[in-house]
Amino acid sequence: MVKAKRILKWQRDPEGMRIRILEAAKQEFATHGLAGARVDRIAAKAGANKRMLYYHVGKKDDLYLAVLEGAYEQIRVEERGLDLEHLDPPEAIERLIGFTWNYFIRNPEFLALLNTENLAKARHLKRSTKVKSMHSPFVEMIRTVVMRGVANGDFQVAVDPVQLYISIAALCFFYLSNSATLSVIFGRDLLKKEARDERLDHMVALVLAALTGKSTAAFGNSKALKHRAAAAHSDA
Amino acid sequence: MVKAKRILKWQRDPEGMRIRILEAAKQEFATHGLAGARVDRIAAKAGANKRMLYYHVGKKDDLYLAVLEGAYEQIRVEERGLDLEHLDPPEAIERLIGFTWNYFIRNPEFLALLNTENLAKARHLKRSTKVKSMHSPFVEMIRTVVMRGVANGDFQVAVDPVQLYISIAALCFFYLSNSATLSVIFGRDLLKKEARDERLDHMVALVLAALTGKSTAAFGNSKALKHRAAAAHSDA
DNA sequence: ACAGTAATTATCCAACGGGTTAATTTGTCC
DNA sequence: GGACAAATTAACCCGTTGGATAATTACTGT
Repeated sequence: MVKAKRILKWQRDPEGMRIRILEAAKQEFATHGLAGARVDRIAAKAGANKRMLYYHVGKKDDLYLAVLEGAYEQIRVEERGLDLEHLDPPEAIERLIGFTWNYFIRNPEFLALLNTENLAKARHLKRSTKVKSMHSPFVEMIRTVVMRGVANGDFQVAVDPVQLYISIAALCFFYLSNSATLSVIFGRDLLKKEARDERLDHMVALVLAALTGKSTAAFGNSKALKHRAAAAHSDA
Repeated sequence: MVKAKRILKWQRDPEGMRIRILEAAKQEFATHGLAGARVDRIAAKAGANKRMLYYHVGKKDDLYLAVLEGAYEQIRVEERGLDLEHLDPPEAIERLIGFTWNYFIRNPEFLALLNTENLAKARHLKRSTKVKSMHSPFVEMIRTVVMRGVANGDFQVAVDPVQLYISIAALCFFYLSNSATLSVIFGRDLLKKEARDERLDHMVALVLAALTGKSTAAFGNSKALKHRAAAAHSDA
């Protein structure tokens, strides 16, 4: 598939162009939503003529769906890279939360795209066989982790993996997706480093406390709590 | 303020008109977002001439801000109606979650409006002294409930009330706001009664397990769990 | 009854925005 | 070196949309 037949000067580069268009479109849709996105702006950002969008991808809606599918594709790929099998159940859960958290922080457009798609009542997603076939490996990962945890006594009870998956996503997603309004309401910047670290501590502590029945220090000593080892939370 | 000076036939009713406009605008903005909303559609839905919007409220942006402020106002009012003082701490938390959950279910436009505002990076909210002055009573409520719980031994640790507030909102908000995409991903309707009841059970169990250190039945017996007393969850 | 004001309607318009048509350029293959 | 297709550009089209102007109607106090 390596199209570098001749690495020489090529004014023309279809695949490169397509990628630039989709990247520009992703930014545009993430920033302005579907209705707020401007086709001309996407073209400009991609350094392309407007006609190119229609030539390489399709109309605005097709463009949007392509972006959405790409976004799901990307997270699924990264999710698959996370192996929790060899970790202690509590560590596995912590890692799972850490990954989700950091992925959302690294890919804010993903959050925006999901919100946009939900505003559209998943109209496009429903038509996408592609996305529907991309199952998240997390649900199965969680199931085995929870079962192991229950078996070895780390966890008190067997939670429904789907519910837990949604809950972990929820804790991360909402905080980041709504950080703008929440920051105004609480009168402080929820995105600054310390606030983010504190949030991650809280989420991990909350979920682990629920699973193990044992509260960790971070969960309790709120407010006057230490962010010491917080830096250790990076994803795979 | 009762403007019913003469209850007789009035073709004209400014305040009623304003209310109809704001209600129509709320639906429109919630359904289509800020950019997707159409001024003409709002007028039509309100049974008004388009000019009336500008006369009674202002331009599109003003209209949107007015709707947003109204939405915050409404939830704050209902929040204040919830008194948790006389309840056992665990019951108080359960009630808090139940209220949040049911409020979001009863007011789906609120979720959509918040998402829209966050897409706009809270641009409008920042300019609204009105909303900034409307503090949620929940943070203080949670603080005292948690302190009581710790004091009487119900709770193991003192969580940061702000974090807990955000977490509870997150668990409810994300599930409902993203139900469209999640339903597609999981291939089942997350909004049907049984699914909603199961979700509420899970959220209550998760948070209470974390706070008390004792897992409840509902948290453990996932999937094959009973929705028996689920009907009891109605808000204040 | 009438003047004055508040509320409402009818109509218009310029800018915008998605999408298209048709011409032009660039590379490829013989 | 020219034919053919792929890629790119320039220019245009036309329905939509937020907003404005100005005329009209209903209510109020006198």
